[in-house]
Amino acid sequence: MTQETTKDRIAEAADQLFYERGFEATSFADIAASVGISRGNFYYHFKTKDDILEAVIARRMASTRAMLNEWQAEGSSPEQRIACFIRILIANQAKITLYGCPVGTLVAELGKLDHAVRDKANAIFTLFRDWLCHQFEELGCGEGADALAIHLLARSQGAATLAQAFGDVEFINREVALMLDWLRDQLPGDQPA
Amino acid sequence: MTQETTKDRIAEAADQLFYERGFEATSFADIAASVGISRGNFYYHFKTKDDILEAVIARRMASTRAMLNEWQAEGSSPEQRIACFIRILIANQAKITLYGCPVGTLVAELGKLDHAVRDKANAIFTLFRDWLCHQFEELGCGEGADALAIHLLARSQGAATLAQAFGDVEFINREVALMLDWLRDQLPGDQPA
DNA sequence: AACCCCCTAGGACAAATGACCTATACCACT
DNA sequence: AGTGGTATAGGTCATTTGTCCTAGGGGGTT
Repeated sequence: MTQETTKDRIAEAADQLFYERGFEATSFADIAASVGISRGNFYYHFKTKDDILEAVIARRMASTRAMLNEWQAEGSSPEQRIACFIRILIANQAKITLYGCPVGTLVAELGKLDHAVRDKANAIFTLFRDWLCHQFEELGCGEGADALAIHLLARSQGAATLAQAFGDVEFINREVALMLDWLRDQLPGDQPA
Repeated sequence: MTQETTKDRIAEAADQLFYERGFEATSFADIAASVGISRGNFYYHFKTKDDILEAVIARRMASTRAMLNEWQAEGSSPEQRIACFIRILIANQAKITLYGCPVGTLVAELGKLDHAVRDKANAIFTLFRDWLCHQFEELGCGEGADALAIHLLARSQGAATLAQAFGDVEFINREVALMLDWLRDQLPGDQPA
């Protein structure tokens, strides 16, 4: 049990605030107040706002990697793993309804700002994309695996966007069900109904 | 030919800047400079930043309504009209690749800000939703019409989000093709393949 | 004790921003 | 010519924000 450092606590608070309010709308003072430290102390750990952003992205990359590995390690089948991905929407439905998808909204914001860290944020998308592509390959989808991966990513993003816009939790359940149906149709062994 | 007033030119410039950079990231000075007027003049037409935002949303509502009416007026079939909606992604693919969907990104940003005008922005989504719902009803989808409408909206949003993230124009074409296939499958008269 | 290093606090500062005010030019109408 | 309403310009102000600096506290080592 490694002790949680102040730096970690700052990154954690920034992570949450960036998600709930957006990157630009969150100020140094907001984060410092959330952690309960002074701005001076804050600056000791992170020199610039971009530094915090990079730390937050690194955090999300790490936790995403951990989540994907966990799914992988369960000795399950590729379609079960893909189903795990689809069901994140349900696991996080309360927060998604309020703030949208953490990855999608951050990438969209940084894209508009032409921000230097944009590529690092996109890497989280790429992480999902490559992992999904790998699962579809194992499923035997061959050439089309990457196309299926990014298609599923898009479906998931769209569901999150609309769920946030309409504050509709039930809609997430419907979209998840549709995606699971779709996933079943992608299994190459099955003959279509 | 009604003369374009300064107020219109401001709203037009703000519309574009809000789309390209986001609402919060755009300042009074940015808009004034884009129009080529002074900040004082600017303030004469719009008292607060929220006023401009409302004007921009009203603009988008009006242009969306006009677009939908245009599709309606052509004496075309419901599925042709829905196909028109799907193909907006192609018509605007260059901008979408750079800035995402104007409606989706604005709603996402305002949602995070808990902004008072949030509902008015959401109304644009509702406009599409209701229009699509109406088309699916004409198509004979009955009860499921609204579910189909919001599902298609989500697909469209997801495609825009991922296209912006990866800067991938070709992906938009693939998603549009998939959506058109999906639309064909929704026609109730047809027996599934 | 003396020293050193890591951490924390609080304040200072320039730049930017939303908001506001006043002065002036323009134009129509009497 | 005079008057009044509309529009435009430019300046001011308080606040916020990112950045930076300095002072001090606490613990370990010599």
